Amino acid sequence: MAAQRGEGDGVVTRPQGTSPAGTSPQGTTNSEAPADVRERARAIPEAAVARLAVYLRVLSGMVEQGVTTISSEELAGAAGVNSAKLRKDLSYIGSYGTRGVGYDVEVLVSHIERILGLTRKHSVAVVGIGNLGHALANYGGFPSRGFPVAALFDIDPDLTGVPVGGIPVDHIDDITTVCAEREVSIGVIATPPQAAQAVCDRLVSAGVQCILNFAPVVLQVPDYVEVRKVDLAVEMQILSFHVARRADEAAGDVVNGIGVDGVVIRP
Amino acid sequence: MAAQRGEGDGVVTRPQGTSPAGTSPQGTTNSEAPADVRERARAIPEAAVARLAVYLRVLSGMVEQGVTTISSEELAGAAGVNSAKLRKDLSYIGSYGTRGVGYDVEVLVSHIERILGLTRKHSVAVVGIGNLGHALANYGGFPSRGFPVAALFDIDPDLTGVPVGGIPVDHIDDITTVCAEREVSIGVIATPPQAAQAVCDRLVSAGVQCILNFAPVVLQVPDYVEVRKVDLAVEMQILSFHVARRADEAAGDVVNGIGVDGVVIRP
DNA sequence: TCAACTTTGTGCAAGCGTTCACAAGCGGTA
DNA sequence: TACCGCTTGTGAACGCTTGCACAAAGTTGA
Repeated sequence: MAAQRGEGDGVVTRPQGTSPAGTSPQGTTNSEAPADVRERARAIPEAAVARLAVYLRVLSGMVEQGVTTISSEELAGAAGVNSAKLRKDLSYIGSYGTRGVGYDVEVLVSHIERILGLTRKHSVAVVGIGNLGHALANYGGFPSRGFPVAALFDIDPDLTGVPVGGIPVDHIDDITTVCAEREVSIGVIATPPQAAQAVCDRLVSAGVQCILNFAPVVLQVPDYVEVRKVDLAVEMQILSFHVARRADEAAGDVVNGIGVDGVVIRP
Repeated sequence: MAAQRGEGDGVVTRPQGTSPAGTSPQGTTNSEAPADVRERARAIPEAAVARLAVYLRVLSGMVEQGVTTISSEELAGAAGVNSAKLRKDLSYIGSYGTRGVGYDVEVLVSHIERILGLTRKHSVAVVGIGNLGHALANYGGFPSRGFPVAALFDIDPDLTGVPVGGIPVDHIDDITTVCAEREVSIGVIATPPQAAQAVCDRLVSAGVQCILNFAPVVLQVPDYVEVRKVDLAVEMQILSFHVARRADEAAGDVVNGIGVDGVVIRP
């Protein structure tokens, strides 16, 4: 087992001096979640949130296998992290382990789900029904994990009304009304780069506050909107960097020629 | 403009005490790149590498628009980062700016491309020709950016020989020979989760050292293999967390009820 | 009941990455 | 040539994240 990187490893990139909306911890509590849970959630590092999602998936698998209890060491191994880090991550959401025993899998699952806000359904709208949009609309992983795809949009009038993955495509001009009607809380942009910013603006004005962007563009959004991006080209280029670095290291360490151009080197 | 997170923001997650192969900077140099460039490349933080890829895309757009010179402030704005960070990132690859003027766009492009190893072509193999695999095979962004898709694999014999995006699908059993023949350096896993680890093992034994994993599984690989993962479910759950946190904050700040369940709040 | 063993939860220190702030350097202008 | 304004490059401070190490707390078995 070795380096495992990527996805949303949590370093925040805020332009300007924008701070994460420092609301004072006052006022009468009136939510479904108790005050201390809210307080905790606010303090969880972004990096830890990403890992919690991974732990959750591993734990879900455990539940299916009938595992009822798991130690930090085991869970950490399965999730590909250090056990100390895992325990610290879990401590952010509370102390739900039993010393000398480990964690009750189901208890942990329910607490992580609560912290991640998965007790509520989050309707998703996919914009741009090209290759990727099709794949996303048909992707079974969304609905099964509490993210029902509630709407599809495209600019092509020929697609309007055509069902994809069981949901009829709406025209992009109807974003505002349809998103409001179906209470969409997450927008997924799978359009060509040229259209992405315009689509993003429409989603924002339709009240969508969370966006997952597959278009290779840096979106400009208001402060209160959360954007995450998945950029395949960037991922490939990071891998390319490592290929190059490796080849260079090999060229520097190994004597003359070996390790250059396709010869496999295993340090 | 506001929070822009995600993708490969560069926090390294290494299990155990694995260190990034600390090869001593000695031996006679024999690569295409000069020694100081190699030395630099080794020291670039992962997070900076991810951003360099973004800068590169922005700069490519600039070239097309005929821009010849750009200041750190402008480029930073377009890339959605702080200008100090941008300058530091660029300083990792060398001093190619002119004080009082800015950076020559084309010079910068060529240096970033060199550092990212984009002067060499990196052949890509996509494994798993389902919805996502189809989308990836047809995705124009890969070949145009120096990542030609050289091979497709699936376990379904009915697919074998069928061309997708112009490339015939090979059977998964032929991974080793085909990857070697076509000098594949990057493997993309787009299979169902159950198959991912097995596919990964085959890719590794075929000599592939860089893997982009779309399957929602934590892959176990040897130290010398670089894995990046793109996990849609995790991305969605991180967004979900922010939706929840926001709703909670609103519930705490706003008096009674407003902001809960779908009512749009703009701080 | 007590001792031995196991595993959690966390204070603390080290390591990275980000941000600040400013000296150094370059082009333009008189 | 000397000055001025602008922009880069970077040392240093800061803050977040990680990893270590250990006390606290629970279980098991005699």
